[in-house]
Amino acid sequence: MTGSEPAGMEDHDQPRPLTRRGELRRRQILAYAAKRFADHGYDATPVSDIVEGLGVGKGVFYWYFTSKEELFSEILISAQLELRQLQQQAIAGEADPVRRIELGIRASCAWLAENRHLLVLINFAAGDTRFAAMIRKGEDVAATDAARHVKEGMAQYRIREGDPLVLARAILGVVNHLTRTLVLDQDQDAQAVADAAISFCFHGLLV
Amino acid sequence: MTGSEPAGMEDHDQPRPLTRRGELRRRQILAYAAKRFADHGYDATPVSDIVEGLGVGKGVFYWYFTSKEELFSEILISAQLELRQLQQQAIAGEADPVRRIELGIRASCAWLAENRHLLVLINFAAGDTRFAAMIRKGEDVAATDAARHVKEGMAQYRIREGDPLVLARAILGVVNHLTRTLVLDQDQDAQAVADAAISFCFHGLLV
Amino acid sequence: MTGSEPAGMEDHDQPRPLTRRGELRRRQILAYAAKRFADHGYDATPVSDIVEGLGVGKGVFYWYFTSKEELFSEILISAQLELRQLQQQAIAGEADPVRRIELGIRASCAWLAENRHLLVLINFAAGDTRFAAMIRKGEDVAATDAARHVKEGMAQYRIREGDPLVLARAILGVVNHLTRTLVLDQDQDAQAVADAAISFCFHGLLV
Amino acid sequence: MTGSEPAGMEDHDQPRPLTRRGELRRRQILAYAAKRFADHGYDATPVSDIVEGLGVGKGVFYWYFTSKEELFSEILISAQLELRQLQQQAIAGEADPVRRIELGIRASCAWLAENRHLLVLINFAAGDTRFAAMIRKGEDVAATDAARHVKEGMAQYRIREGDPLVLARAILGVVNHLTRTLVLDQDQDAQAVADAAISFCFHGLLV
DNA sequence: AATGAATGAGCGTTCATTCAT
DNA sequence: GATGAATGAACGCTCATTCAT
Repeated sequence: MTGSEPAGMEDHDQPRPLTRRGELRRRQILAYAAKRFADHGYDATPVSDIVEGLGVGKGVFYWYFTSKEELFSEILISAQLELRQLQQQAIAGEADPVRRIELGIRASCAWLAENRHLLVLINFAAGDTRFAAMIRKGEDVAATDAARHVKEGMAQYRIREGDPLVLARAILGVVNHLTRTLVLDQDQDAQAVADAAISFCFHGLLV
Repeated sequence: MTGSEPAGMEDHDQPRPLTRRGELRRRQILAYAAKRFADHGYDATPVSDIVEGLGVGKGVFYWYFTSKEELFSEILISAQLELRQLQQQAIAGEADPVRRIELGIRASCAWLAENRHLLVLINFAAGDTRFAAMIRKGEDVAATDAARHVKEGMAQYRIREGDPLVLARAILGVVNHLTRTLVLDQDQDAQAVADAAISFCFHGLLV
Repeated sequence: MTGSEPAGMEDHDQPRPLTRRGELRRRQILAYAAKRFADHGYDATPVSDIVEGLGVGKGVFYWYFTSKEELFSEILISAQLELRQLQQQAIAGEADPVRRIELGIRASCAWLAENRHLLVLINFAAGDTRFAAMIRKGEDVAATDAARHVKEGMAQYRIREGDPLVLARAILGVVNHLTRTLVLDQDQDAQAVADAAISFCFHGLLV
Repeated sequence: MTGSEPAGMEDHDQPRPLTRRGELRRRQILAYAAKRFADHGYDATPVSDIVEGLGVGKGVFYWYFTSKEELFSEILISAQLELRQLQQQAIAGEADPVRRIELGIRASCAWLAENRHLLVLINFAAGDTRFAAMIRKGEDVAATDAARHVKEGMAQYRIREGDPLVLARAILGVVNHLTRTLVLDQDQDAQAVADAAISFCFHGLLV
């Protein structure tokens, strides 16, 4: 024993510390890969396409990410995080729970319309064996967030009785579906879609 | 559809005429593949797994299907067709448009709960570049179907004014999402989920 | 459930049943790969070299073997088995234990001289992290085989007292080393090497 | 060897002149790499593992060594050198050739038991296409060393007639094999193994 | 109709080595 | 002396599809 071996301990692969240049590269890869995945599909986008598109060698990719799957997971996680933060900003300081629901829906529609490629990826991931769990987790968080407002609304007798989590999920279903079909497929205006979603969620179909 | 010419002249993918035994084989493959695709994922299920699982040679597969993609498309199409037929049966003879909507939702929830593996496949296909178009088409049909009832309800002043197609899609969003999260992920009772979906779609959140 | 799914049970990957043609291919691959591994080294021989050398596609290799490592293991195991069977043939019917040791040594030297490429592979495997265990197991068997004769010789007061297993291993050490250095490296006659090994093992250095 | 010219004119791999600190670094790398190679295997140990284990950058490695292969060669050479020097110390001043053989065997067993990781590396190298020649060279030296004592013993009529080099190699075979199987694999006592080796080499099996 | 062997393009990943800073 | 980002050839392996039998 020389006494100069490293600090022992199993290496819990902490994210490699990066220089400023490295941090930029990393983000560049994340951004470019997200776009390509959205355009061509995750499986139909080889790592080689990504690095060639960026004009770098293949090793670069594996310097910053341990696998293609990890890269995609990071894209998904940061997308979900970003959306949630936007929602929280949107409702910050709003006391009325019903109004908070409305603002949350508006924020979601706006963000999804601005980040269509991420919407595509989330939709893909939700149906894929490898990534579904990650999306479910994000949806659970979103549902829990919304359920809080619903519960408050019930306490104020402004929202109909019912399981808050189920109602929250119904809202998410409306927003997701309308955004996907109307904004993504039919290119409709995000504002108008948000209006429709809010109207439906608040009053339902019946007169 | 013509169906059973003696021998195709131009081979414009007329389905190969099959003996009774052949027809059974074909359905057997469709059924087994659907289950495996749902359990392991479409891409993660090689053709070899399917034929080995059935105890037959690879040639069998390509005798009945021209490609793995075609097989999956057939599964999707027949699933969508089956669901639609069930819905039409469920509402057959019902004059009240609002009640037709309710019955349609109930039929959908029941069928999806009975055919979870197909629900899984539809969810996958909806997010996959190769199959999304096919799912969109099915959704458009379903939305158009539902929109008809909505429009009638409006004519009777029982359903709030609005774009019937948008409202129809909102309904689909609720049903899809609740079925996926509550029935598939949380194994809740299909009836209860249908009740929740109907209640939300009819009255919305607010008191 | 259709009732026609396969027999359930986890698949304990039994070796794929092969046709006569397949059996021939398999042996062809084993033989060719053994030679190439011996000539160029295991790691320095890509699977692509093997299949190109045989003039077949890459898939052929993976039709018959699940991995390059498995192929190599099979080569090692069958080599060890073959050597052991030859030894057993050589001593079959010989009552004298000392003579059995002699015949075993002669058989080993002869086989190793005839199968130099396998000797090379065994020597490689003995020092490689991935395969060492397999070689150790074979050596243990060989040592146990030889120890039986040693023990019998002791019972007849013809072999000096001592731990039979240790003595057996010493014999193996002499045979292996002399074969490797004299037969393999210096191309000496297998018979002469066997004579030297026997003389050393029986009488040692001292007068 | 020249050693410390101001600046090499033809760069015929004169070892780069190092500061005292540089010399330490170099040895640190050699020591750490030897351990890792022994634990994980030469090929399974990337240069990156070595430098990360030492907490330095990749450049450091290539400052001190021109390649991974060169590093490993140096480890092997210095190991062989060290063992030989120990043997020479052990027999220094001993007039009796038979006793010199005994002392050489004892020294070898002791050193190998103390430096198991180097024993592992030597065993690996002996079977690897890239390094076998280097090991052969070391074995030739060792055999020649030992053969000198054997020849002297013969001249004194204390060692049986025979080719001294062959007998020397037989001794090496016994020592190597017993050390590997008994000391390395079974963790037996080095002294006892040396005793067994000496007894076998001196008297053989027969009474 | 059916088998199972064969094809071969393509993918994710590794890693020795180089080099700008 | 030292860093860490970058290169790119090479590898093991997969699998949709074809085809001789």
